Amino acid sequence: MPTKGQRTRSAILEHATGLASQLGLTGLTIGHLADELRLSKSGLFAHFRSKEALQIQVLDHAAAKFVDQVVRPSLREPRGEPRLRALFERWLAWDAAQSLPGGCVFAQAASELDDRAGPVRDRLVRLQREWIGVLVTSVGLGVAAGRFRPDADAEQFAQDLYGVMLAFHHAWRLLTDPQAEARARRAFGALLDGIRQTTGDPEDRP
Amino acid sequence: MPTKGQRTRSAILEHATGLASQLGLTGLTIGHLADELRLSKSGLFAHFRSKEALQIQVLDHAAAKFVDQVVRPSLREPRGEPRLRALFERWLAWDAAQSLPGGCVFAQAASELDDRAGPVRDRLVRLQREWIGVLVTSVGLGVAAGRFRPDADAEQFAQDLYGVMLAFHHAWRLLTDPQAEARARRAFGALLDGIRQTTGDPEDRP
DNA sequence: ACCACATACGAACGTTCGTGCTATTATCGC
DNA sequence: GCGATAATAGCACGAACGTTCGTATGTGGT
Repeated sequence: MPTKGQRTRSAILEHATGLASQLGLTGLTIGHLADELRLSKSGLFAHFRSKEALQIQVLDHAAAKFVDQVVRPSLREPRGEPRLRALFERWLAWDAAQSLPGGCVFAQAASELDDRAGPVRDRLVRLQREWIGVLVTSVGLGVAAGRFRPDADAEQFAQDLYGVMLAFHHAWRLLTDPQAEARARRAFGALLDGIRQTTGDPEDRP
Repeated sequence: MPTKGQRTRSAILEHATGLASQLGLTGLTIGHLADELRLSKSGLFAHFRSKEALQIQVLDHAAAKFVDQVVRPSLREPRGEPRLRALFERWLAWDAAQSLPGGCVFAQAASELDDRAGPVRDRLVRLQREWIGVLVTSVGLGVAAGRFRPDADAEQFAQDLYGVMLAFHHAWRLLTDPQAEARARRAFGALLDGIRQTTGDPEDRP
């Protein structure tokens, strides 16, 4: 059984992650966080010893959730298209999760931190590189399994796919375009078409 | 000749736009802005009568620059592919402009404001809708001119193209991937291939 | 049941935030 | 050049920021 301090700390990080998805890691404020959790500012602060440490731990907490909800389940799918599709669909669900009222916390943090050097940015960069790496590897394994074209460019696919995700995030959350999700799925399909192995048989599964 | 107040106000907005591209419209602070421009906080403040008004005027100022540097010159290109290519290339240059040290200020503001209701967000949404509208119209005119496929989905293309831009912004500014720009160009080419009119003659202009 | 220690609180620190006043200086039409 | 008006500075405010400190209360192993 975890000790009491560990429990409250988890609760803090969980709530902080949701708040950061809306307000960003800078807009995330210790006083505000303490109020919502009915803790004193100093009591909460004692768990982390600086705001920077809190921000980094929020990123790590979100990354652990992301692996649980998106990466790990998808890696149980067979290599090739099913796995890529799982990664994509689970990312969409992640971006719409109720525990992240502001959507993907990494997308929020990315544009917030891309110009602010420091340990928080460094951590985010590492996590984002790992995520892109998952996409690249997943394409590469599909190629190796003969399900994607041998000349498929995995890094190109990864950047393109992330673009589809970011465009959806933008069109949906800012512009509230009701068709954003349908378009994202079509774009994903078009991306897949570009790397799919073109065998002789004309069957294509919808 | 513009009055003195108008001149300093322009200077303020110009500098504020660059600052907002790095720190966001919230991170943009009146005191910081005044220090850099060697103005007093209250003297600067008097030009706008609230921070919210300043933020909105920063958005408008940036939009005017965007139209000057990206939209208007591109609309002088012939309809179809040249115009779309101009819009894309000029957006890339806009995102890398030295006057915007943090990159496209709208990309920054978008993820910052997508969860904060209010007049600033409303203004940003309007501007972004106009920009997407330019893309949609440009595709539509290409279709009408017979240079793009009649069944081309302009809204789909617009969302996809904006995804390419956002993915570039992300991969370049946060991950500092040196190949981000080359990949963005390849992705743009692939997008164009999807709507290009497939005439009988096999000539394709590079 | 006790005691060492982890956990939380309340108050205060110095800064910075946005926003009002009032006074002084600069501009510009006549 | 004068005089009305615009433009800027100076100062102060209440609130919120991250952070520190001393102190109280609770937990958990023995």
